[in-house]
Amino acid sequence: MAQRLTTSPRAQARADMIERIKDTAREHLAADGPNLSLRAVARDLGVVSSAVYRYFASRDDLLTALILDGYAAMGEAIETAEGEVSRRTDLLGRWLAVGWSARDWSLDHQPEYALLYGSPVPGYAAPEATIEQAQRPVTVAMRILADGVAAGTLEVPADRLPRAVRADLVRIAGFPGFEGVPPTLLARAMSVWAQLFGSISFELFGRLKNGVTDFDAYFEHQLRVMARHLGLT
Amino acid sequence: MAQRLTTSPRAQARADMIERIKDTAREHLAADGPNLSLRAVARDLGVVSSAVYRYFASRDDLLTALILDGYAAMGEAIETAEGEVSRRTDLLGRWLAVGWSARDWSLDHQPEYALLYGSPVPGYAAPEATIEQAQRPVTVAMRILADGVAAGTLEVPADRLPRAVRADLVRIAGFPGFEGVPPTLLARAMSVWAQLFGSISFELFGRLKNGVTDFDAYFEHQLRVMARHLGLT
DNA sequence: CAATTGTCAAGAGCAGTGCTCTCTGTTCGG
DNA sequence: CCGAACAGAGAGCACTGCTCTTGACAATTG
Repeated sequence: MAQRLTTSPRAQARADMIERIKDTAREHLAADGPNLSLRAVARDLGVVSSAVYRYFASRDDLLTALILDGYAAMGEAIETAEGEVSRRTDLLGRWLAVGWSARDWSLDHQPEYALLYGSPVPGYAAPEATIEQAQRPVTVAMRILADGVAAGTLEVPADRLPRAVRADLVRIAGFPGFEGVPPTLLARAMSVWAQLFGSISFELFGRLKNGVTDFDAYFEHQLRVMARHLGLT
Repeated sequence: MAQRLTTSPRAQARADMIERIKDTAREHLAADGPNLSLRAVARDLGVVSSAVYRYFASRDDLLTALILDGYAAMGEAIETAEGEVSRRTDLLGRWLAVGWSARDWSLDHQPEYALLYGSPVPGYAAPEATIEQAQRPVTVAMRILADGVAAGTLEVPADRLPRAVRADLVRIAGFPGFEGVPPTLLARAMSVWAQLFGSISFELFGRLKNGVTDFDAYFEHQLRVMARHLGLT
């Protein structure tokens, strides 16, 4: 039993190989886009294609692993950036840290971003685990709002919400990590979140290319507009 | 010379074939996602694969044609819906028509939406013509704002814009169809546009699935939030 | 009207894909 | 130390986009 827990040499070798496969897969993702070729990955590793199937049951399985890693990496990047804001009462600063780190990570990992937030792969049905991990980034933002509400420094908007919308929001507010965010504020948060990733997608997918030139300034401005909509000063 | 202009039987047959190819390609797009197979399309048409190359130089060319058609179709759907609002001074009504028709079209043409607004195809570089057509839907929204400004019924926001952002916006405001929209309002419009398509993408790509249940009510609410941000009453 | 020219589809073939199956070595663990 | 678990190789299937050559047909011209 103890041996099972301490990684045996074989298990270690296996874990290493899995990591190597994922790494080269990420490289190919960056080079050739989402049309990831298992054979090409195997070739790069000096291994025949069928060998890869010892580690991943299918190409989709490999993609799922990359997606999970992606959400984790992005989530961690955002959590770290947000955690480095020393004045925890500086809600605006914390929000800006979230926004910028989300965009920075996306720009630095464009193919992975496309995998996470782009069009879903055709036959591919996202496993339960992925949609769980997907909430990790947004949770950071929710904590900022909850902190503000708890401290009384963040005004809860008095928006009128239609019945059906309110019912959904009340349920969503019960998700782990979303506690302490009242429905009206949550509604605004979800709007802002759509706007944040809409903006990132527009920029990454080239939809602003023949308009905006100073992307950083434009994004900063957008972030501040969102902040004002959330009531962050 | 006259014969050249009136479609000769051959040119007619050719145009028909092109249309048939695009139609079946759209069907396959709907069934199997963006992994469009030229061979499968040819099979459906009872034709060998190489024959398709008489009409489209490559698979990418066929995709480009579908993308162009997609923007045109979506643009037309939005223009029609917006045009059917009889009280032209009802800016909010016109905006709601734009938003709803954009979402309706997207829901009814999910694979095409993914092609237009999802992650870009890897090796595929969007030709100039596509990014031109891509502005057709947004132009409709701009006209609403310009009409409001011209009539004096829409207040121009007095937002403070950073220098670099303002410079970009002034240039963008000069695009054909964007005339009469002052920079501060344009900034808000672009935010809202990102939010609109962020919301549609979130819904279509399943990112709201384990939260929202009444998608229509949620979207309507979002649209009204956006409208308020634009100053539409 | 006949000949030529342009167009079309077919078929073979190339290089690549995901994936399965069988076979041979190697290495670990009781 | 030996049986079992494991890793990789290789062949093969059905598929993909794309190219090139060949033969048939129709349209336009002399």
